[in-house]
Parts: sequence; structure tokens; C-alpha cells
Amino acid sequence: MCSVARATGVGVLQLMMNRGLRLDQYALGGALRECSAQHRLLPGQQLHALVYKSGFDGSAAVVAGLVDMYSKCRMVAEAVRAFATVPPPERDGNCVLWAVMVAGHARNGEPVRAVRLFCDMRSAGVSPNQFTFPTVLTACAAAAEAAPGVGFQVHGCVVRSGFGGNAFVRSSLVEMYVKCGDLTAARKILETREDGGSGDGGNEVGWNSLMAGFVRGGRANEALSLFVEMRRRGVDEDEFTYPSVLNSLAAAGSVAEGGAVHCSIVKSGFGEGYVHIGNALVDMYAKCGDLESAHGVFDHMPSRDVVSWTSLITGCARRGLYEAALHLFCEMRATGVESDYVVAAGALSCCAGLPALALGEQVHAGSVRRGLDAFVSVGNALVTMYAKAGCIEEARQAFDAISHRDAITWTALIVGYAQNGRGRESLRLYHRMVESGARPDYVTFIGVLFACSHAGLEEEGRRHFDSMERTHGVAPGPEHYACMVDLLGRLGKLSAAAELLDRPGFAPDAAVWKAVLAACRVHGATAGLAERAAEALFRACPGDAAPYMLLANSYAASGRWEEARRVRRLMRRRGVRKEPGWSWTEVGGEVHAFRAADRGHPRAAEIYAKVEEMMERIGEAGYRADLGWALHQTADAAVELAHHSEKLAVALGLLIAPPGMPIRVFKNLRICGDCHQALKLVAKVYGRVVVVRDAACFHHFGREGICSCGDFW
DNA sequence: GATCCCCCCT
Repeated sequence: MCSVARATGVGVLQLMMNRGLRLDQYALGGALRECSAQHRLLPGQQLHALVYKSGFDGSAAVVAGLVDMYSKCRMVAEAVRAFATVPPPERDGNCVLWAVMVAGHARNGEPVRAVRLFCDMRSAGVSPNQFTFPTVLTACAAAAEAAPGVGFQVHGCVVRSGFGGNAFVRSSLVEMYVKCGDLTAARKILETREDGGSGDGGNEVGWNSLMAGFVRGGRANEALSLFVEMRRRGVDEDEFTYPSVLNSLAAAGSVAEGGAVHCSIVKSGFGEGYVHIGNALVDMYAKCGDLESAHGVFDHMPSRDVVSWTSLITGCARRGLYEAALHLFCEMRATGVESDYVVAAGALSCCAGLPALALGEQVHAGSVRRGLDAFVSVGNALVTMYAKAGCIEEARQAFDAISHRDAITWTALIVGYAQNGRGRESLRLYHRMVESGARPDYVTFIGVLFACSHAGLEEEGRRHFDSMERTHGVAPGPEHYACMVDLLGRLGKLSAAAELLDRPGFAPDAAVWKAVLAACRVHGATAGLAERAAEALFRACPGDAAPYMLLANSYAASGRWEEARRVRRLMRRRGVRKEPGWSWTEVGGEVHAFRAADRGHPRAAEIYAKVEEMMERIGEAGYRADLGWALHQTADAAVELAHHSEKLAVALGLLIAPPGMPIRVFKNLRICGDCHQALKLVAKVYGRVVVVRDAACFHHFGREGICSCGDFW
């Protein structure tokens, strides 16, 4: 009877009961185990009812099965209730019941209660065995922050109880010390053996743990030498060994060694059928920048899961290939692979990079359906995605929906407000962040200083710049200096900006020099500062047209036309070409891309007619072409300006975007001064909000005819 | 009768 019941399940047990047959604890236990293994709650609950009916609710062995079933179905409160129904004398005679209860808490994010339960168990006089220790040590590892030192005490308990030689216990001890950050103690476990031998040659699990610990701690080279040592000592590699090895090679960027390990994986037969190893290979190649090999491994994998796709997708994203990444993401969904929170966050950050608002909204909706928006990393990606698409209100809503905010959440919105020209709100949020106890980091201060600079708050900017290292322990980097130069430059304090550049211990990078040139462009080149910045940029990024254009424009700004022409000639002589400017706009989920004077769009004729109308109407409102921004100083300069890519994109927006909707345009270069002036008037004359995200910042052109950047960028 | 180690993200 028992064997039949074990092989079948709830239905048959029910039938047997109805026929008046008595169930025994083995039949119930077997059926419960099946539910536990498959995490199936409903049949488990039906079995619970049968346990009651057949009078086994006081049996420690049967209740152990119930507790295990509930905890594996993530119903820890039910597990506790079942546990409490066993009377103490029964309970304390059964070490398994305690073990599953400890494991249940550890598995369900309650490691501290798991450890406390282990203590209760010992107080009750129950002796732990070789099964109990791995469970409680896992809990100690998870509770390392809340209850430091408790793992060490349990280690003492292991030694006294004589289970220190058990392979499971030993590897759990290694893992516990690794998770507590004491890699030396972990290493010591592997070096010593109870039986006096030297080193734990048979315990590959422990070696894998230690290696993974080195990788997680950013100590890739030590992880690799551990792998070499493992081989020397004859420790068997298993399917868990290779992912850590590949991970450390990825971190070290050693694609050649990666290829060698790939070979030995193939030779050892681990190349097929181990999806984790395939994933680690894809990730290794992708992180080393070899996308071709990553694709090759991916294409030959016998089966792929969401991690395989994620490795490839983030590999593309890391190289800025957002479109390719999003294409893969859509392909993944088309093949029926469900998103998890990691790939959702990754896809959203690709949407932010392009940006692709419509697809981002789809991913958002899909994440809500799957409950992935509850993960803080998805929430953070949503904030960033909306902010980078210029939808700052939606970014705010995404921020408000996150219940447990981390430093990245705060930073995402602080930076978002700053970039979107809402400096005051950005700074208010920063103060709330500090009050909440979250620790601002390097990126937070980029946002804060960016906000000060765009709001023109010199005093506050200087205060934050000084406080970041003194109060928050964050050393300022080039981005922070660039913001300060921007702030001082915006206020016309070019000599104060120049002073900053000469601070001891600081080496300005290209971004800082570009900020200097941008300030010179607005206020005119003075005292050789523009020349100094341009020279530094010519050296740092030869072939980049931006410094030539900025320098020429800064001469033009102070009326030095001849010098401006000289710079343009120099640029041509050196063969430096302006990177082609692109603008794109998304209407109804479709992306339209334009280059200057582009006639490739199917509705080009209408678009050009709209541009003509646009220029006429803003001309009536006072627009005059700013010919200094034209590349060719010819008679057609005004026409050249009128056909800049951002003007074409806006014209299309006026034609086909639903009335009242903001027109959003994205640009790979900085917006030119003529377009900036023109779009301010377009927004005013047509009563339409226009948002341009360019390479430097956002420009929200409001209906009042002013821009959020304060005419400085 | 239950227990340990791996891949993608922040």
C-alpha cells in the first residue's frame, strides 16, 4: 500500500481515506516530499488536511514533512504554525523537525530567527547532527551583518560535537567564513584536517566557495591562483568550479586565458548540458569585449535560460550597442523566455541609453505584470529611464513607488532632476536623502553639483564641493571639477574657474577642458584660457571636431571673426571632420532619425514645408539666424541652419505628434546655438513643449519661450 | 528524514 501511495499522490490518498483505509506516516511523508521538491502549495495544503483527518498532527516526523513543504513554498508563517502544534516531548525527540524549521527560516530571509531557533533547540537539550550544522551555518552566513560572531560560536559547537570531519559541514564552514568576509579563516578550514592530513583534497565544494569569495571580493588574481592550486593538489573540478574561474578571468579581462579554459571545459565534457557554464562563457567573452565569441558560444548552447540572454544583452549594452541589446531582448521574449528582474533592469537601462520611451513603457508594464517592479534595481532603472527620456514627472512617480530606497534610487532622481533643469528640486531631494540616512556616493555629487551649476548657485555649489570629501568621504573626480568649472563659467567667473584647474593633485580631463571651452564660448575667450583648453583637447582627443568648433565659437563670441575662421581652416587642414549630427524622435512607438539636410524620410516634402512655415512664424516673433553656427560661411548659411537635424525632427513632431504632447528629440551632439534660439521661439509660437536631450544635458523649451538650461550648456 | 558551492543586475 505504501509504495503505491508514494508513487502517486494526493488523489489516491484521498481515495484510500474515503474507502476507510488507514494512511500511515510513510505514505503521507512521501507525498509531502513530492510537493516540497516541486514547490506545489495546493496539493500540500490538501495533504495537511489529510494529516489532521488521519490523526498524525501530533507526529513529529509527519509535521517535519509539513514544515518542509510550507517553507519550500515560501509560507514560513504556516510552517511555524505547524511546528508549534507538536507537543514539546515529541518535538525534542526529533532532530529533523528542528532542522527543517531552522532551514525554513534561513531559506525565507529570516536568518537571525533561524540562528535563534538553533539556540532554542540546544537549550531544549536536542543534539545537532551533520544535517543541522550546514543549515545553521548557512543562516549564520546570511546573518553575518545582523549578528556578527555567531558563526564563530557555531564553529566552536561543531568542533565540540565531533562533526568537524563531515564534508558537508566543512564546506558550510568555508562558505560561512567567506560570506563573513574572513577569507583567511575560510582558507584555514581547507588547509587543516581533523585526521591530521594536510589539506582538504576531496572537498571541491569548499574550494569553490573560497574561489567565489575571492571573485566577489574583487580579488580575481587570488581566485585564479586558487584554481591553479586546486589543480596542483588534485582537487576534482566540478560544474561549479568553472563559472568562478571564468568570472575571475572576465574581471581580469584575460580573454586569452579564457579561451584556454574554454578548451579544457570542452575536453572535460562540461561544455554540454551545463547551462551555468555556458552562461559564464558567454559572460566572460562579452565582458572581455569579444562579442563575436560570446555570440558563438550562445548560438551553440543546447539550451538557454534568461541568464544566457542577459549575459549577451548586457554585453552589447556595455559597448553602447543599445539597439542590438534591445533587439536581443525582444527576441528573447519572442522565444518564450520569461524576464527576470535582472534582464528587466538591463533592458530598461538600454531604453534609457537610446532613449526608447515607448519600449521602456512596455518593459515597465511587463515588469508590473510579473511583479518585477518590486525589485529595487528595476525601480531604479525605471527612474533613470524616465528621467533620461525627459519625463521627469514619471521618473518621480517611479521613485515614489519604490518602498525600500537605496543610495542608487536617490541618486537616480537627484541626477534626473539636475539634468532636466530642476536644480532646486534636485538639491531638496539631496537633503532628504542625507536626512534619511542613505550615504551619498560619487555619482550623487555629480548630480548635486550639476544642479548647483544649472541653478547658478555658487555658494551652495562650493559648500557641497568642499563637504563631499570632508563630511562624506568621497574624493572629487574630474566630473565634479567639470561641474564646478561649469558653475563658475556660467557666472562669468572664468579666472576663478582657471584657479580650480591648477589645484595641486588634480589633472583635468577632456570633460573638464570642454566645460572650460563652453564657458569661453558664452563669455568670450579671455586671457589665453580658451587656447589652453583647446590645446589640451587637441592632444587628448585628436580627430574630435568639438574643441575646434567650441574654440571657433568662443572667438566669434568676442567678435574675433578672423581668428574664428583661422580655427576652422586649421580643422580642415588637419583633416578633422565634424561627426555627423543625428537627431531622432519617437512618435507612437516609431523612431524617426534625421541628419542635417536629410531628405530620406518618406514625408520629406511635408517636413520641409513645415520647416519653412516654422522659420517664417518664428521670424515674425523676432528670430534672426545666428550665422556663426553655420559650417560654411556662404550665402546659403541661413538655409543650412534651417535644415539642421533637430529642426527637421521638431517639424515632424509638429506634423504628426498628437496635439498637446511634448515633442521629444534626442541628439548625439550638442544642440547648436541657432537651433537653441529657434526652438525657444517654436515652443512659444506653437504653444508646444519641446524637450531636447543632447550630448551635454536636457533642454526643456517651455511655452513661455525659455529653456531649462538657462542658455548655458 | 534534511544539509554545502555556480551564471546575468544594483
